Amino acid sequence: MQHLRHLNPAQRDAVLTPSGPLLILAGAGTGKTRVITYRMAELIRRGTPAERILSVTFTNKAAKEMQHRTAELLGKNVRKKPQVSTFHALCVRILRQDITALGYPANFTIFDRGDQESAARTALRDIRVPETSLRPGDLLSRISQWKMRNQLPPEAASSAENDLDFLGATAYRRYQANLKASAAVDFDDLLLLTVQLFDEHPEILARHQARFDHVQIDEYQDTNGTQFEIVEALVRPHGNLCVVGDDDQSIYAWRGAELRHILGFASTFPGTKVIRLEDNYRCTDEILHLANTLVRNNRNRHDKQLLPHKVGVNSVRFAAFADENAEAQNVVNDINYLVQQMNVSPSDFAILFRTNEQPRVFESELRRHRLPYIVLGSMSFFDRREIRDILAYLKVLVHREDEISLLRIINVPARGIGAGTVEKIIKRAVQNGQRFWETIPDAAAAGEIPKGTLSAIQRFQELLDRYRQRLAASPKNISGLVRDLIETIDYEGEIEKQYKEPQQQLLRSAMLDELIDSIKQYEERADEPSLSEFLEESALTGRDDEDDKEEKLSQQGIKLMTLHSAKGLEFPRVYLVGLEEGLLPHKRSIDAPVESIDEERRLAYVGITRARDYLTLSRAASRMKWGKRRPSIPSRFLFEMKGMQPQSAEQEEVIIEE
DNA sequence: AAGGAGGGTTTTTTT
DNA sequence: AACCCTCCTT
Repeated sequence: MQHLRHLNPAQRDAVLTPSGPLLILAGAGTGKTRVITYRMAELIRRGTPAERILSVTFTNKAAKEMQHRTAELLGKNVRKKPQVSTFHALCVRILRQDITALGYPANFTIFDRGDQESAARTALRDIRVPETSLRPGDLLSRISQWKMRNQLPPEAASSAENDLDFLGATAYRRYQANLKASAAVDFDDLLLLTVQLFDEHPEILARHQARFDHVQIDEYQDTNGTQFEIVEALVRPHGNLCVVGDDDQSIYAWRGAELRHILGFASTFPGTKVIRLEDNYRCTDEILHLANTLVRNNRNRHDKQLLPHKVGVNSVRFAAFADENAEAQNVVNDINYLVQQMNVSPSDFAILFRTNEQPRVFESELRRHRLPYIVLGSMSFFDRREIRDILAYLKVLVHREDEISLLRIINVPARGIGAGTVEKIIKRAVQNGQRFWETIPDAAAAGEIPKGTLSAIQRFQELLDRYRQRLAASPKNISGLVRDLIETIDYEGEIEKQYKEPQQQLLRSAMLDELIDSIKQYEERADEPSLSEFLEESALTGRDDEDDKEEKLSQQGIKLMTLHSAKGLEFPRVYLVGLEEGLLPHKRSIDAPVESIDEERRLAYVGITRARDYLTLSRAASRMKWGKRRPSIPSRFLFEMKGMQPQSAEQEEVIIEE
């Protein structure tokens, strides 16, 4: 019990409650990650085999960290690694085993966000809905909401309240059918299909229930309906479920997260023991006071009293600048001064923002000062057109049925298969209920395909076959295959055509090198490298965090990230920027129902409580938007925070004109 | 079919 | 400002 001595009584209580339903209500900075890690280690120490405990975290990064720290706590006592995974990774493992029971092939593809968008576009086109009446993005979010409520297309159609909903439900059906035909599942399907599997096949559920004696879930406030159902099903036999969360930090409602799961946990699971962690060891009293003042404006929450354990002097600053450039310059100057003159480590700093468009200015300022920085969680890498194109090739190689990816690359780089022909083939395929490739002979016979195009199609098919054979012959040499593929299709030539500026060209082909690098890293890391596993990994993690390299880098740089990706992290010095109406709270939430503002407020709360010692809240008086400069109004949250300390806030505010 | 010009649209957050 | 779509010319 030596290791528990620096826990407070509440924390120790949480760690030492081994069974039954347990709800740990843990405010920001109360060490909840530590508690849940210790708890897992303690369970193992008391004799539960590591592999019989399932810990679910919110991100892959958190999973890795927890696995690492548990192993550290246990020392050499345990051979098996503790099971830690995200919901999505957990579901992938379950589905790879058992999805055939639902009529999907076991080697299904996982569609990432970009694939989903193409699929949505295709579905709309198939049912002849113009994108002007329903955008693919809007369709996707509707579909996601339906799926998170476990509603299938027919139900969705019958519960539709207006024409647009009905249209959406029809498109949903088409989208789902297309995905299934492509042997593909999207992110929500991973969860939804697992729920369906458990519902329809009790014997399969029983098998998975039998694998675990204990289940723990971190960040429980962000659980959505399907995730809840999966957990509830898994712990049904024993009720050994421990959840940790903070209702004030729920920031994923738009992804289906529902506060009622954490607020109603004790009534859902009778006999729940509730433990509150209210000692904040992270923030100074000033920072914590500011956060509490702000979040108190929310109504639907557990009122809690977070106790500070640190005293700060002038640890909070407010600043306003003329525009976003001045904001970036001043923030970076400030950091630069502290790094250069006061010897503060760059890794002490984080710049937090609401939207992904904001960091650009900061990046260029940081580069100008030659300060090391890292942009976290920007999905920029796998989101780049080049990367997506090549990945689409790879997906087509592995999954012949994946027509979404096929259509993306069938004429990229241009090879004489024009849009007109492709459209004709698709139309025919949809009419006859055939697959794309099956339709081609018919379409050719009907004279729909010009001779030149037909031979181009044949050449393309031969290319794919050649690479498929090669993949079958040497499945482990993925990086070599990709390099040759890029060469064969002359993607470099495509880049030169597409981008006129040499700098752009260089940048874009560097992306290709990076892709090959990340594949090489995967090859080294994996026990049994395979292209399909690489694709699965890159879909699930978005980007491939090269473990050590990235970690080392992240130790010595200034971190830039969105408020969403800052969840669960902490930094000695935080700059929360862009506190303006329309940005934080975001315009879309201002236009939406009132509760959305509460979520934006929680987002601001999360941002504030990331700061250990110093916090700077800044805004710009004007901002470029859509190529035009527009005035920005200070965020309502600033007034809410200052409501408690107006005079000091006013005094500290400085407007710096350019 | 390809490439370029011009016009319209866009920015929430992510496993 | 950056991107995508459409239309036009080659």
